Amino acid sequence: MAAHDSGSSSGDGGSGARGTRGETGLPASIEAAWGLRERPSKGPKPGLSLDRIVEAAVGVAAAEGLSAVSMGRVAKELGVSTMSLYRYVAAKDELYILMQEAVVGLPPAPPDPGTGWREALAAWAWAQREVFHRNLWVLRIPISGPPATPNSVAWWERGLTALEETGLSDGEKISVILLVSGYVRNEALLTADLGAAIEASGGSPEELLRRYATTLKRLADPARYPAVARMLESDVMYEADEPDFEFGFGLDRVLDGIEILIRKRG
Amino acid sequence: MAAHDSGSSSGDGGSGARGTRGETGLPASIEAAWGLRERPSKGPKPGLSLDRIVEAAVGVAAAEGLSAVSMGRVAKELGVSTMSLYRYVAAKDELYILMQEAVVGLPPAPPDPGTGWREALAAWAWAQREVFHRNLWVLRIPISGPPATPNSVAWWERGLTALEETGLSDGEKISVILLVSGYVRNEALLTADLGAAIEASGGSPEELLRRYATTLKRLADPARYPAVARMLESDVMYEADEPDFEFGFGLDRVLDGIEILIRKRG
DNA sequence: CAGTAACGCGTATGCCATACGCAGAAGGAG
DNA sequence: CTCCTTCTGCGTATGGCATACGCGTTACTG
Repeated sequence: MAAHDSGSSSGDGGSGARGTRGETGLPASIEAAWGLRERPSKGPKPGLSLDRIVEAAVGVAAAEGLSAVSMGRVAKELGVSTMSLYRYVAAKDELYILMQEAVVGLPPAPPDPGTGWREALAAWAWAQREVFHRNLWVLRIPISGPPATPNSVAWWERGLTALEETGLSDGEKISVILLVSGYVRNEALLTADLGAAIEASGGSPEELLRRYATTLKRLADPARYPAVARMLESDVMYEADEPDFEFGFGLDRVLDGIEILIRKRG
Repeated sequence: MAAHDSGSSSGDGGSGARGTRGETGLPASIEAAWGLRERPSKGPKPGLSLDRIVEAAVGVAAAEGLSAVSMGRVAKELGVSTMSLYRYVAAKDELYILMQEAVVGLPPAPPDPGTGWREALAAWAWAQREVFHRNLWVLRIPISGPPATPNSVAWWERGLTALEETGLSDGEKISVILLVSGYVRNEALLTADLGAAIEASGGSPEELLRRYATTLKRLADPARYPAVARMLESDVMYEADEPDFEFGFGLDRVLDGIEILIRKRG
């Protein structure tokens, strides 16, 4: 149900955050994130603001997870009615995008000019990871399309800049950025899921791991699953790795692969 | 809210698919997937079956997406009442897991004995990708924990087997498997999101891409985002790559990185 | 000072998952 | 053969959700 550019003739007819205004094709609230959208200065002074709404929503998500973020809950947090939020946001998805934008923020300062691509890209990946780990709920937001908010674009910018001197083609640069940020996102998602499972089980990480292993040992016939069975016998399943180490390990593999490509091009 | 092993003393007290029975700690419906759970042979003959329910749910998901899968919808598909499903499944999440298990199926036949790790791992990745691309809705299922169903374990088995001769440690093998399957999943998720955006916009992929590029060009100040701006000027943004090519490109990078590690160990 | 546009919000609709308990079916125990 | 236990399908109810619609009100613009 895409919002038509109706321009209803009489009366109010609907919420204020509707309509795409033709300029960018983006929802009004997203345009606001880009700094467009001058204040209408016609009706009563708004008692709320997009920023306050987003801040409240982020607070709820940080405290109780994304699933606790409902329009009613956010409104309650602000001491207003549910429907008043729709004067600022056309749909919940928009709120999600703005929450993401708020929490992602600007990327860290660019590296010193002489820094090599690998170091720069690694720093970029670690910074992204840190954002995700600080706000695991962000990973639960369904991705609706390519990034179209200022901070997201800034992160892209930083990633592309890191690859400036590599001699890769434009398409390859995009692919590499996609590969690395995909890796970061996936690792963060995995730890988020694991954390949720731990919290749901109520025990310690080691306890959960042990329980999982014993369950699987009972179910999985070693004849049918020999490699898995051998893995279950080994110690690996009973000591949770340092998560930072795991991340660095995978990242090194990915960067190694990229390095081979870059050397081929250079 | 983990299901306690209550064993309520009198009467019925609740749905039939409840309780963990102490054996595995898994929900009853998942145990059924492992072939446990003999028929009770006491009450009336079940008019339904887990398989039929899962089949119906998969049908709905395939036709209208995962979001169309509700207990009521699946029940309607089967001509039964909503609540009767809860005699077979304790919660919707279980149904999700069973849907995933059904659709993932068994991995393809193992490669010929002499096959190298790289070829085997690549085939494994491509096969996984094919499953995802045939059932994009699977990617919308929230991951609740490590895989504990027969087919999922079978895929793990196949992946670990591919790394048998590599000299990697057990922990490294797990990391590598995680890395590759994460890559596959991420790529599939990206194409699923892109596809959803295209469908939502109603236009062609090229049209969407062009619209996105022009929007961003209008919003992103080239002074602040020079690399992005340059990218938007180039042709890359206006020709959608062959998706298979994109996938292969990233996979090659990942496998290259893994190859370096394996050579170091060998 | 009238008109108009934006404001906050009450109400209503139509989804959703699922708790609870009833009535009837079918096998096992006596 | 009968009764009792257990399991079946399902009607009903609860509490949540996003959001459409329109009312009364506010505050600026002509």
